[in-house]
Amino acid sequence: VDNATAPVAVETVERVQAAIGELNFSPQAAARGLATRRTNTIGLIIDEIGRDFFPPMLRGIEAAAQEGGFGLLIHSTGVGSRPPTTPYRAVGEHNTDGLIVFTDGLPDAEIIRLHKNRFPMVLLHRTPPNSLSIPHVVFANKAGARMMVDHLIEAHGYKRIAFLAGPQGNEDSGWRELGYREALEAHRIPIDAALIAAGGFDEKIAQATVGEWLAKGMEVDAIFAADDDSAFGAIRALQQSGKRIPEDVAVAGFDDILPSRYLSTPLTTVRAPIEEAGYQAARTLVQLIRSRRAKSIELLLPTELVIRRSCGCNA
Amino acid sequence: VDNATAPVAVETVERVQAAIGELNFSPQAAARGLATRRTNTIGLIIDEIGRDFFPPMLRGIEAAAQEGGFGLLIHSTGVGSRPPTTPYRAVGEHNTDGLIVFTDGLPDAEIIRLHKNRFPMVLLHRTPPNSLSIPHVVFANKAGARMMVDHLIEAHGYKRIAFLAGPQGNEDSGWRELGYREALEAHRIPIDAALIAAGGFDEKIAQATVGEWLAKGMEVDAIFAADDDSAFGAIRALQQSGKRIPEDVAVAGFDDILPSRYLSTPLTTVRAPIEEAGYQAARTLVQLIRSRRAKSIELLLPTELVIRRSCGCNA
DNA sequence: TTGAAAGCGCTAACAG
DNA sequence: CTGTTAGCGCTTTCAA
Repeated sequence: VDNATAPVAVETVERVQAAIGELNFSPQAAARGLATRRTNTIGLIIDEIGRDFFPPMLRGIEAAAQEGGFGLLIHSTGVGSRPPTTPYRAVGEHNTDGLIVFTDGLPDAEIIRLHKNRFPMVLLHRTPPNSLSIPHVVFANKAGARMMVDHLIEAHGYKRIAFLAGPQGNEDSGWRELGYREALEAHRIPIDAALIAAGGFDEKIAQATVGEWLAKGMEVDAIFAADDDSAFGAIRALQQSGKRIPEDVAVAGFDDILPSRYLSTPLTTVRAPIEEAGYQAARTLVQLIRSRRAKSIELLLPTELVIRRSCGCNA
Repeated sequence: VDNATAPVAVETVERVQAAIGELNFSPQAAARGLATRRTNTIGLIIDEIGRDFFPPMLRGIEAAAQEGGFGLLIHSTGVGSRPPTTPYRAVGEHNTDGLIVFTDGLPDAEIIRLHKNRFPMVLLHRTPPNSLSIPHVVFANKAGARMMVDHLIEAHGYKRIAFLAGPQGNEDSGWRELGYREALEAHRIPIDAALIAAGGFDEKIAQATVGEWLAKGMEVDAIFAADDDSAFGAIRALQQSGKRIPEDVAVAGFDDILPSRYLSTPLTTVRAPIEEAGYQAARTLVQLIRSRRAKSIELLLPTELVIRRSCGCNA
């Protein structure tokens, strides 16, 4: 970060540098911010700090922010937060030069308001409300789910495939469910509503759901969970009922978080480039702040099938 | 965040609030910061964004920051960062009202410099250099390790107990090793230097180390890893050599991160209150910023033995 | 090319 | 108790 407005005598530069070192000087961000109307900080708004998903995402964001010379201000609006003092306003407009909004970290109305004010913003793992042209980065969720369910059907001949959905209204989960449905339809397998239930992107919730299925004797060939965490829950419920994986019931997930490969029966899943998504989001935001315009509105990052043992393959 | 310098007519308040809503006004942090010389932001400096340890820690820090009305600026100095442009200066003095320094996120010299400038700072999981009186929060590492090794010896009769140390110079690891040594001495078991090696707080490193031990036929009753991640590595290496846990070799860890209880052989470990430590650090920092003085310099958080199966107990 | 001066938007200290 | 003013530390503009 160099001012370098004009050429200066070398000697002058040296004297100034020496003085800086001696006096232990560093410019005051507030004053600079007031004068330039830029804070050199980007904000990340997230609903909740997750366990396995969050660290790689943050790594990616941090890397791009640092590369761009920006600081990173984090604000989590999660349950248990303080009263409704419009908390995100603090991290919004006048505190940062732009915002990364993770999934449902911000209400639609607030996103719309910020966009109307032309405030730089990139959405991560969600699309803009009202089809506004706000840059966003998302996974190829539908394609990934489609590949997975195709595999379950074609390679293993499973017919009764259950789907453990994510939280209500979650977009990632919605697309994954659509891929699941399309795969079944493409193979002329009727969709059984009883085979679709809530997994909540959460191990405990998924475990409870699958536990109920088992209790009422539901027959399933395979369970496709909307994310790896809920796949873990499914596995746990299955094991508690003495079912073997994949011999009795196959299981597949989505995300490929780190623990997945280390399960006693390694999890077949769809790999999502979590860190890359964070990196691209922050990179896009930095460009947006600098040039006031984004190269592209939607960044759709590819997903990849990761075949391990839990689906019935030996690999 | 209310100005409330003086009582005002209710009607006036309402009109102002209405105007704020309509004009979509929010105060500009930079100007306020310049005038008040406070940023209402605290900084977290961390060397690397870890996988299982980081999220709970951040949750705790965020909670306390929000409670105190502070924003949170995160800066990770990790490998792969940009050139040495004294990067932390940016997150330091003039950008934040105070800093939480996680382990080795900042060089000693920089900590000393900041402390000389009377800059509010709390150290997390390290003690101050030169015994400066900088508030810090740490785990009861030595006590926890001592309890664990005592258990290994007294409950199971293990004699040849190996220790997988953390990274060079890491304080947590140092204390844990001391607890290990004291437990052996207390039971008159000679310390064998060959039984102490690097685990690096890292699964891969630990796996390699234990792999070498096994390759050269070293005999061990139990392995006490300085953290759970390295315990996982030990387990992996043991399994690859066909050793059973705990029948052939017992394993114990430290931290009790989430995956530990879910291993096929659940891990016996020492529980460290990770989130609580983050919370207390941020809380202390907020108090320090507000009152310019801390209630206490050292916050030593208790650790607790968590007995599961990997040590040889049935629990 | 360099130096002086104005002003960013807010708060604090003041006078009315 | 209310309204006015000076000034926080930088950048930018303009004059010398």
